[in-house]
Amino acid sequence: MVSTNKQQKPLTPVMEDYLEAIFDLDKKKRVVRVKDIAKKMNVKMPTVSSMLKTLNERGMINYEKYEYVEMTRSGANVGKEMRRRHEVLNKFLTEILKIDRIVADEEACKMEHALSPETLDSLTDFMAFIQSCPRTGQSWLNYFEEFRREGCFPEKCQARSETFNCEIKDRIEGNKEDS
Amino acid sequence: MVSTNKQQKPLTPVMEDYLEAIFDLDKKKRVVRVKDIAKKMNVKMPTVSSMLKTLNERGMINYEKYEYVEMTRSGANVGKEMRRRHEVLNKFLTEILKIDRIVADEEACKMEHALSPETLDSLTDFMAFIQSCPRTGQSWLNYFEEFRREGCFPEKCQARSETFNCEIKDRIEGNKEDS
DNA sequence: AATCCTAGTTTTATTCCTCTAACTTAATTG
DNA sequence: CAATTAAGTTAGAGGAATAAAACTAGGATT
Repeated sequence: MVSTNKQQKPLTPVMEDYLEAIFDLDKKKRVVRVKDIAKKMNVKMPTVSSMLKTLNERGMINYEKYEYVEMTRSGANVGKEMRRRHEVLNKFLTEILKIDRIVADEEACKMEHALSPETLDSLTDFMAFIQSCPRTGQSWLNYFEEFRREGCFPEKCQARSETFNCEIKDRIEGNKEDS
Repeated sequence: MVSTNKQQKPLTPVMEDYLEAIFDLDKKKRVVRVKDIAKKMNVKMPTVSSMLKTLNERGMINYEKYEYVEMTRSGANVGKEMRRRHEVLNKFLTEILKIDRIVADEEACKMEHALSPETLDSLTDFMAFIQSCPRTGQSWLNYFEEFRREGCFPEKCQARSETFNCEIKDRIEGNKEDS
């Protein structure tokens, strides 16, 4: 056992969220205060107080009461990793799926805890591939948007193909049942 | 107030998981028993007992103790919706990102609670588009796999383009830092 | 210095989900 | 049918995350 952390227990998703928040505030502000964390996390100050105690015990931060919050090496690593996941998901949701910015942010925040590094890497590569592959790129994404709006393939795209039409989309939609 | 449910409070993610599990068991087996739910959810029987009490109060199931579990209309709707989300995510993770089946299932299970119907629809459409657009389809997905394995564009694909090469991928990879 | 305000803490309580231990009901089987 | 086993319940407790209320520390302001 040469490990730094006192606890072998995994961090909870909520703890990960706090570390991400603290990491963000650390980048942006000179000092990180309880009040700022409370605001960012949408909780009251006592909640932050007790969480800081927990994160302190877990070796994620160095915190003496009434002082400013400082992240340890491993705490910062967690925060940074969550940030990275958040950003990848956000990019996918907004740039590929064209989800509204606000909604995308909320969903990224919840999904980031579920994602394995493996999946994250794959998703990153996938986006790179879409954006750089000669077959796809931005024009293809634009066609996708049109496809969604119109409910079937755009004319230009359809003209290229002898075999595809709206049937496919219809077949998929047919699987959904109305409530 | 003409609504069926006694509670206005939203269901918790855990409740949604139970409803999905019960929904699945209902499809597969003749009757749904506490023991089966416990096994599927990876919890002990008393946990199931108390959750069934809760779901009963919320009008999601009809449950008399020692009897079999029956879903109400709205409980079944929730279960089915969770199932649908699970399947869409699973399909995306396995068929597009080529994530291992077991891992994909775990991640889908956690992500399904975070997904809005809006995002789900968009993702569904996106997969339909990939699979049916003449530019992409299966051959493009195969190129993506090769792209991941090789770390750059496959020969055949590269030949088509004068402008793209491994630079793009390299640039993206360069953003990651090693731990 | 006495007062006041703001940030932070402590204490206490609640909700949700889980478990163990002890008990009860239902089913099986000699 | 009586005994045994399996399935289910109740009671009690604990951890995680939250908040309201009451208290405290420390600067700012007259």
